[in-house]
Amino acid sequence: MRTKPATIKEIAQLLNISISTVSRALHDHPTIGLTTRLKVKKLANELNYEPNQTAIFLQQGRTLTIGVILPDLSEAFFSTAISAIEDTAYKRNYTVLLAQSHDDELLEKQLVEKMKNHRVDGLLVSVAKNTSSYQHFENLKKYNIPIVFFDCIPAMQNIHYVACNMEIGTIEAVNYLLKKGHRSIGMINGPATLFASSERKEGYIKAMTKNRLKFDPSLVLSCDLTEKGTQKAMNELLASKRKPTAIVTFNDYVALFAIKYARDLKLTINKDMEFVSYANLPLINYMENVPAASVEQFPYLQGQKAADILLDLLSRKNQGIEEQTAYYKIIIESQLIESHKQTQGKAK
Amino acid sequence: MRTKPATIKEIAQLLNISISTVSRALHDHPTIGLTTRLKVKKLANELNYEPNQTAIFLQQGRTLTIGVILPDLSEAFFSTAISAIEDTAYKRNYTVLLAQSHDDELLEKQLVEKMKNHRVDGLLVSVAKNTSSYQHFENLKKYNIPIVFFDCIPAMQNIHYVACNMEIGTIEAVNYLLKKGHRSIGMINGPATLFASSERKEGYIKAMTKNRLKFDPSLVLSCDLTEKGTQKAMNELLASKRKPTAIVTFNDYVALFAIKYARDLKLTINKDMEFVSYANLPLINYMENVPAASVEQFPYLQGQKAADILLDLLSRKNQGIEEQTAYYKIIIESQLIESHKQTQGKAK
DNA sequence: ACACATTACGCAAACGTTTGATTAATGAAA
DNA sequence: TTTCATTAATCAAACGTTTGCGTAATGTGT
Repeated sequence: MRTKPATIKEIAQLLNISISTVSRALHDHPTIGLTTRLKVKKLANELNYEPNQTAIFLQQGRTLTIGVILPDLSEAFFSTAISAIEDTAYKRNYTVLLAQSHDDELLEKQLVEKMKNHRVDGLLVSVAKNTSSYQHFENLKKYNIPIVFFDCIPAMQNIHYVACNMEIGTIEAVNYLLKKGHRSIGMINGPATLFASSERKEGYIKAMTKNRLKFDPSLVLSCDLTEKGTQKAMNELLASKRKPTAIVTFNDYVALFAIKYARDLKLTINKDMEFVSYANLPLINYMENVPAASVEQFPYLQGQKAADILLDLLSRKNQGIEEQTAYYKIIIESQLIESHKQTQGKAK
Repeated sequence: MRTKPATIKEIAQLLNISISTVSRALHDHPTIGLTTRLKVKKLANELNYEPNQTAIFLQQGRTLTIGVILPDLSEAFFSTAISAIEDTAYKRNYTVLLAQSHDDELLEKQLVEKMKNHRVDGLLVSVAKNTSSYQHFENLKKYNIPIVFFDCIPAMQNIHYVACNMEIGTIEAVNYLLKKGHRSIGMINGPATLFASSERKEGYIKAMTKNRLKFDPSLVLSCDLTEKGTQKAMNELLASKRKPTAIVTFNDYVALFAIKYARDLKLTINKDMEFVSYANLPLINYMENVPAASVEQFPYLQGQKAADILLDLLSRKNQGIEEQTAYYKIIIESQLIESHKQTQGKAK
């Protein structure tokens, strides 16, 4: 028996009362008498009545939905971030509308449009790597749809964001290596175009100069993050005049490539050559030859904070509080985590 | 200048024409004259008009949204599945509403309700591990909201699903080990309550008996998938009369625990003791001591197929094709993948 | 000059709710 | 009995669309 869901209109007709009475009865409005209220609820129950949210959305001009746009869900960082976002949204009765930009600026723009048309109440965005114009985000402001950025932040004024400061983590990483006695420390960085790269480089330089060591630009290399690229960078570092005894790599994957390559060259890991990287991927816990430490970026926390902020903005908006002038700018400090092993296997 | 988005009503008033004309003009309805059509489009453009989807949803009784309920987004399997789902939904102009059940039956029920209230056009579900009653899914059928299950399938009649047959992969795995000369093969399985466990065990038994080897129940152990549990199982296997020379483990994580432990016991991996597991996690490509082979479950493919089926059902429904009697039952054959290494580092 | 298509547009209902304003019915105070 | 406050319920507008049907205003063929 395929049924259209019951509506308050039907309930009203069956009970010979008005639509508005039914609506109010279901909401326990005080002006509705006890008897009718019970009658209505009873029948609603029997008919398996459930309010049609789309109608309510239209009526109230809000959807209890937040849009999330991020580059790629299959990346570990984003999948744990979205997990956090969904968790916190659920707790506050919001639902998550999801989309991937695949780091494509055009696609990102279309998705923003789509989200706007879907009338999401707010938006959470980790900007695509090669987005250069931010007009699509500016537009959204006009429509009073708040955005909170996380992880990858656009160079815009007056925005809310949650980000992780890589500089501190980098300084910690370099200090960690210096404390262990290394004097020549290399860096295999990411593409020069990425902010994430320059941030790491800045941290590296700061740490070196603060320790009164001179910064040798030839020890900081860019790489395309592939295995080949990593090997190329390794070769260059190993051939350099001041051959480093330790290397900071752009992320854990690059570190693992480099470590594998170093092993092939008969170097003993964390002895002949020590590694430190970023991400602190869980997989590290399962391996033998891993970077000695990794800079944690707290994806779950970032997702959670960002969602919390957005939901706060929304609840404030609902309470009619106008036009906040203050902008949330949350910086989570990255943190160097030394590798010790302990975890649970929860894969399929 | 905070603006409410423009509506067709406003456009109509400004041009002194009727709402319906505006609507039709924007849709290039043939009965609207060229001049008015242009006038309307021009003004719509100037006002940055975008149709209010929530209104359209209400009007048309559909939302162009599919709900996805799965246990945990931070699991690699699910994050790549959802990535596939979003990709294929996007291609067909659908959007994804996301929720995690955290393997909690009650939560799952609530989420199904929520999805229903949001009037998703269809639902994609990987059932929570300990869901025992399927009434909440049955209910949905009454409302003509199609569901496609994937990965973890409920024991229900007349459903659409996409699943991965572990038996074949398991048989391949055992055969692989037999071909390599092993005669005593152990299995560290998951909790006995899981269907995934019994499926693997069945495959194991079939492979053994087909090869005229007798099945020794003492070589098949359950384990809670933790490191400790794995070690306990390992101890038991190593102490058994017919001490195995190869082990099939429930998943890659268990395999890595077991391998680590075996190394601690000074066993040489894939020589003294050979391992085969399930999942074929990408991390395996980065490691030295890994299972010799792993059964791939094709999460991207599963997500994609499931989404495709759902979208087909929906488009059929839209074309007014009634009441399909046939049910999609797609079985993807799992496949044993031997470990060779090659990949790209794309982590943050 | 008449009937009749054809073209271009407007009217109004419908989708399912919420909610401010209004009315009817009841009882109590004057 | 009249007046007035309560209480309980109704009316109708609104949210922004789409769409079947009706209807002017043109043009065509006889």
